[in-house]
Amino acid sequence: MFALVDCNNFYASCERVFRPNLNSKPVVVLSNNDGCVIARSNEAKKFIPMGAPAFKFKEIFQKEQIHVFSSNYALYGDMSSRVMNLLSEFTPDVEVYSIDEAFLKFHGFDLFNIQDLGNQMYKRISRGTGIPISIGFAPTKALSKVSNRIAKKYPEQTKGVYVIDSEEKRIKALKWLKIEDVWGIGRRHAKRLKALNIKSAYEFTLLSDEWVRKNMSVVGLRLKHDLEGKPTLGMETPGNKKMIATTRTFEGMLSDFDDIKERVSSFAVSCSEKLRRQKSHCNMLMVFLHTNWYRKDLQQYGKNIIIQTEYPTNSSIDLTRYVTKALKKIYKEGYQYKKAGVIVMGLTPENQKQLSLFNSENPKHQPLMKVVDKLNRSYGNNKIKFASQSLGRQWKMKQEKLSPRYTTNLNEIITVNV
DNA sequence: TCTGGGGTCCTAGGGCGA
DNA sequence: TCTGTCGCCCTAGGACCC
Repeated sequence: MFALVDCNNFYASCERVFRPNLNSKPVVVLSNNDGCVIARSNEAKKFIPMGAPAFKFKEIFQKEQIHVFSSNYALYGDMSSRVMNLLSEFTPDVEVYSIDEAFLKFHGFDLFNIQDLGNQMYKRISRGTGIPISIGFAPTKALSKVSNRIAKKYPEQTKGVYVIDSEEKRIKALKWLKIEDVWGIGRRHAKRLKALNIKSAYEFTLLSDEWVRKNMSVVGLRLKHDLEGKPTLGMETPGNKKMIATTRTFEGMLSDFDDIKERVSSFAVSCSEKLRRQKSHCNMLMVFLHTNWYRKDLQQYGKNIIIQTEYPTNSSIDLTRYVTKALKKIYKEGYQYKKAGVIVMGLTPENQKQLSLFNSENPKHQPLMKVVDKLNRSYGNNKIKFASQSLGRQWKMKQEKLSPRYTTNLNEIITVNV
């Protein structure tokens, strides 16, 4: 048996845990730079579509008295790990699928009452964190996604827990689920399938294996089998990342080379820190920048470039040097740039380093990086900067509605007046 | 004024050596 | 030396996820 546990409207729920006066009130959380809406409480869903650009909905926020928050990843990350820790009390097989979701595998639980188990999990998370969750049990991962959807859609009847444990329930659930809502079927495939009059998940499972294999690749076929109740998708153990990216939309627009260079250098430093954290090197990096695609009235330009490093590295000094070189090649004067990013690729473990015949890393870099990381850990991020990042200026994200880091910073801990 | 950020997997097709 | 074929590797692009 698999279970999919999903936190309801996760970011909005995290904000509400520490502001109980907002329970049953509409709440939304915005993306970086307060750009668009990335989470909505149930009450907000009827007013605000997912991904809505915040500036276009300002009036509706006011009119409907919607409580708006900037995203507070320190808080959400911490709340997420609390939820995951509590879930691991129920089974050792936990696959953290995303910040707000986890697959659990219950092997050897045949004699347990799964419904009771689900109810216990629901209570445990609710008491331990205050986050509302939905739990779907089923014999395969894809079906547990379906089951979870039912639990979420009908909270009154299911009390947040639903179990698919018979052929009858499986078919009923698949007939209920619209094809575009099936996990693993995105917009493109949904459109193609609907054109063939396939409207539900059940109708999808009636297609022939050959057709699905040919038109949706082995990925689609695996999904079909999983929905048929044949376990095909297994639990996955997280390995190291295969690429690491730091990309940002600028608050305004930038046109000066040095300004952009400062930003991109910071992205490189951030990527190199992430590399060191997972003990990897990269041997390739991509830098991109582009203008604001939404501003049809302005001249558009965008380009990316991939650079091979001379030797595998995770040194902030090396990577800033490379991105500066790369940026010089793609930067063109006279444009208003809106977004840029650095992506490092070709990742290998630190201890399996391929040496270069002619070039090698400056032996002072590694110990220096260790010290920098240590200082930044002790005194807060970005206390130690590299010259290319500019010492005087502080690039700040727009975060006008940021809540306190209640659970990760002592100075911002919640106060209770009695 | 103002529209997020970060990932994974798979396939087709070309280059290339055996 | 030329040509065909096979299999491996790489890359770009498509599709998906949160």
